[in-house]
Amino acid sequence: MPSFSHPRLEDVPLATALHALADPVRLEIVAKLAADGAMNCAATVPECVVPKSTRSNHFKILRAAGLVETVKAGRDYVNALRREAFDARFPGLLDTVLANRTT
Amino acid sequence: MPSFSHPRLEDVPLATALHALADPVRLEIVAKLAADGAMNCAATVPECVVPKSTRSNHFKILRAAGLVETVKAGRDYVNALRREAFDARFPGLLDTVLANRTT
DNA sequence: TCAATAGTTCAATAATCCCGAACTATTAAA
DNA sequence: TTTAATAGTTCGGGATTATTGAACTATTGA
Repeated sequence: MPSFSHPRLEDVPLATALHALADPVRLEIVAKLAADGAMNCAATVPECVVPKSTRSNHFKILRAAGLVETVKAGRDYVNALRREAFDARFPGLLDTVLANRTT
Repeated sequence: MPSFSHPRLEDVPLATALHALADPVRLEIVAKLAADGAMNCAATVPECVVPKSTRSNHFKILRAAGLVETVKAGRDYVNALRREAFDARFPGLLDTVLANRTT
C-alpha cells in the first residue's frame, strides 16, 4: 500500500532540491531517467550496487524534492522525472547539473 | 594556527559541490560573497544566527568543495569565492544556483 | 603585558544515512 | 484457489555526519 507523496514544486526549497541531487547514486538515477524516460526503480540502479531498501530511500528523497513522480499501475511501478514542473520551479538547474555530471 | 586546505577543482566531485550548496546557511554565505566580494567569516552570517563553531564547519565544507578560499593576513581572515576556478570546473552551476536562490 | 578579536579544535549530543530482515500488495503459475 | 515470485516499503540497529558550548591558538590594539 505505498502511497507516494508528491509535493507541489513551489513548496520545495532550493536547498532540498540541491540535497537530492548531491549524491552519486541519485545523480545516476536522475541522469538515467532523463536519458531513457520512465522506468521502475530496479531498472535505474541494480540491487547488486545498492540494496533495495537504500534505493527505496533514495527515491523517497527524490520524490520529496519534486524531481521524481512514482505511480503504481497494478504490479508495476513507474518512475518519471517531473521535468516540466521542476524546470519551471528551478529554471536551468537540472540541465546544468546533468551537463556537469559527466565531466 | 589555521592551515586552510584548498583542493584542486579537478579533484572535487560534482556531488561534493552540490552538497556544499545544499544548505540554507551555506547558500547565504555564497550569495553574500558573490554579491559583496571577499569578507571575513563573521561578516557573512552573524553569530546570533549561527554559532561560530558551526560557521567554522560550514566554511570548511565550502573550502573542501572548492567554492571558497580563505587566506589569513595578520589578524584578518579573508574569504573569497573561487569563482573562476569553480566556473571552469562546473560551468554555469554557481550562476544557476544563485539565480534560483531568491525564488 | 593584557584584553579583545577572529577563528579552530575537541567532545558530547542530536540528527541523518545505510542496509538486512520482515512486511504489503499484486499477479502469474500450478 | 493457493503458492510463489516480483516490486517496493518500513523497521531497527549501527555507522556516519551535523551542531554547539568550551577550551585553545594567534594576532594586534590599548
